[in-house]
Amino acid sequence: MAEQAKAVRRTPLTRDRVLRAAVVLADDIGIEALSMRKLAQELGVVPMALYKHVANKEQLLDGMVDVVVGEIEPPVAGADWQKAVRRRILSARRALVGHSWAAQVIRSRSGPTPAVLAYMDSVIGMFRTGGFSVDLTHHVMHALGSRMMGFTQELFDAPPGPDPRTRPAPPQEDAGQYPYVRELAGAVAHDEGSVLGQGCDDQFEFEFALDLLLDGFERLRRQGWSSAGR
Amino acid sequence: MAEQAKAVRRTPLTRDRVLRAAVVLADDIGIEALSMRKLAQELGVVPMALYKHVANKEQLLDGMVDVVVGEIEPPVAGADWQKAVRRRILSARRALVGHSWAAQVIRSRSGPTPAVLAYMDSVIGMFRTGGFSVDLTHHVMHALGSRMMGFTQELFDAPPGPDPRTRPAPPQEDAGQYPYVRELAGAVAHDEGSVLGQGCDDQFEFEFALDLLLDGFERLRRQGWSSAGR
DNA sequence: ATGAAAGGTGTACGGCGTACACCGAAGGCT
DNA sequence: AGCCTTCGGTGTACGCCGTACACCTTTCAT
Repeated sequence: MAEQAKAVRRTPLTRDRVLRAAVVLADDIGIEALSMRKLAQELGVVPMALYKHVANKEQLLDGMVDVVVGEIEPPVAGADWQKAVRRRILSARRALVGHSWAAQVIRSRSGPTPAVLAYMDSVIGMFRTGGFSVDLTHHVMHALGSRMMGFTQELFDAPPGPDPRTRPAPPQEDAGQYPYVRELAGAVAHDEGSVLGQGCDDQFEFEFALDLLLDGFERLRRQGWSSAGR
Repeated sequence: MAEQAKAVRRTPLTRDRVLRAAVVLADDIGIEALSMRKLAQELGVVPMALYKHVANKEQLLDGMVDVVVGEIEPPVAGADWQKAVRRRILSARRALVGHSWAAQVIRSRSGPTPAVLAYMDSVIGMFRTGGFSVDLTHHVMHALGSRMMGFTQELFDAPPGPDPRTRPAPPQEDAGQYPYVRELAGAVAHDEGSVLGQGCDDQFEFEFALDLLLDGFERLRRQGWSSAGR
């Protein structure tokens, strides 16, 4: 009975528990503030304990990506390629928007994790079965780029902290020095006149660009485009 | 004459010298290996000396971006909007490809530096004078995203080190586990069967996607598109 | 001559990732 | 039962990072 004294036997760490804890911690404090030490503390454990479950921080990040990618819904069958691809990409987007760090982490990895590779494979498959040549599919995948994973590559990342109200307000460089930027920012006219990426309906912009591309793809497919005269 | 003894009076640091040194150092050793300490050493100076010229590392990175952006050629006048935009974007691309770290750094900044803002302003201006409404220009800029700066957002960054031959060779996950990826990689068939982004003609892919978008923009412009039923 | 500013120095702090040696408990063997 | 391996958590320590702060030197306007 003596062992009941030190009672609250911690549920033991697993790779999975580590990864999930890392995901919620990154959601909370931002990816750049996520450290092995803080993660360990969150799990009530000494930093080095984590290394029994992940090889190093790189692998931790890879694992976190896989957790998020695992949230993407499986593809639907039957629809035409454009609807199917659109739907799947928007689902990926839904999975990623909840974890604002994910896009940045995915980009920074030097290669796809298995889960990402599987997702890519399924998207490629949609084009192929939709009547795209291998050649065209290849270029089309490039053109999609990170949009395939559901995130637009905005020019500048959103501020990383979990604190969106601490906006330093755009420098407002001497009023009229950038007339076109001003005009555009003025027309967007939301909560504040910031430049591209704030005060915009991100979902709309995403779908706008996505559909522009998908329509372009369809046009090329119909006319039997190939990278002939390359 | 005594001061000639300790002779080789270092040419004094300036903000400009610091930034330029940082750029070439980053070119050499990669952005993630660039530290204030190494940069100081490169300049034959103690680390803290740098802080007399840049406020902190963030500002150093901002400054480095401006150096690179400064290499973009000014716009040409006279051509139709599509040619002009295309040309300017490809020029931006040329300026950025020589500094493989630049894209990543630009993305990671939370807001545009003045030089970047000026560049964006000029691009926006090209659309406006080309007959695009403010509304359409806005969405079009979003759709371009980072492509406006000349870099495609590939799904995964190239390996950051200055050492492209140390490629760990793609994991080759159990041969046929990702059939479509395999098919596509096989068809690309360059030096090695890696996935998307290696062994591809990046310039071709960039122009392919760029032209797809620009053509789409022109179509929308001609039909007087507006985000009406939003 | 003097005093202030500008710019380079030295020391130090707290945080990071992680190598390495250690140690207690669990479970399979004989 | 006794033993031994293996697994997972611990503690210490190293080398790197960004940078605060006090200091000193050189320069130059007055």
